[in-house]
Amino acid sequence: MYRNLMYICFRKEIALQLVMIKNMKNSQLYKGSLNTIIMKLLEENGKMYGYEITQKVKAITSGELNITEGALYPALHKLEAEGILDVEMEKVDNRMRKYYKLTEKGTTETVNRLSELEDFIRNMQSLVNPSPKLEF
Amino acid sequence: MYRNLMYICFRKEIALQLVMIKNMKNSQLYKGSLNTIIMKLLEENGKMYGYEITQKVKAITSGELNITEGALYPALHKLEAEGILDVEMEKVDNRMRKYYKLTEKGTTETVNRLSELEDFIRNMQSLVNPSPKLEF
DNA sequence: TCCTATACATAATACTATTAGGTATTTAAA
DNA sequence: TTTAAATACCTAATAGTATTATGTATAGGA
Repeated sequence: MYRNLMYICFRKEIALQLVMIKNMKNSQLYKGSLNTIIMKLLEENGKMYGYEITQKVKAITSGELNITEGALYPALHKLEAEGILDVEMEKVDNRMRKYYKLTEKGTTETVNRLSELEDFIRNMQSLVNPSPKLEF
Repeated sequence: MYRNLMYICFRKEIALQLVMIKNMKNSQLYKGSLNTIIMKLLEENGKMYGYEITQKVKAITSGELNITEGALYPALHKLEAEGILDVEMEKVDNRMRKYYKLTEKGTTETVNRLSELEDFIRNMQSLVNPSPKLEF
């Protein structure tokens, strides 16, 4: 019964597509949180390069959140233009890397963003879980 | 010293504007969560009308989240077009109200959305708070 | 050899939300 | 009593972000 489906699924292209669908399922909710994620990771790790950020996020969220490059790079450029990030080029293994780190302004701004994120999460939990069960 | 500022602030228009600024601070993060919020509120309250939803959200979030009408009404119309919501007109005090409620499909879909929201919140907390303090 | 992974980037498109209007009734305040 | 605010719906122009689909280029494994 499911042989044909199994066979089809094992074909690389379709398997990859299934992985994409799985990972993309809740992308809508992540809209607007990219900058906060980038800034928090940089606050924690000092300096990071773009590709590293995508991999780190994927690892932390067990593959559930995949930052697309089309979103990441423009976001990094914009944060740099706003004076939130500083950039520093480095050549590793003949490949170019652009390391980003928080400026002083960026560090201050990160504190604000994180407190906003806490408010956001608290509010969303209030909306979704209106009568929290108290546990003793 | 602050007399002039106080005077200015007590002028209605500017006072209102200051409230707006306070409430708008973290709007970026809420992008993408509107549909989930609407669906959850309807799941909980059976049926609601648009204006009621904005007031309910404002109340639950202590005024921190104000759903704009330009976002709410198009969202409701779209959910209706997708078969997630049913609509029912009612005239109260000579004013028209459009009550929305979840369809069967909408109820099923709400379960999915809420589990996606839980994943989202969990992932965001992992990103922001990488080493959670265990409390016993 | 060819595909995957690494590492950057951008252009076209889609989607969502904000801003800023509009209509109309009821109620509270000045 | 006139005015403003609250209630209740709506949409169009604009802004902003993300997805999708490309492109370039090097390194390494099947």
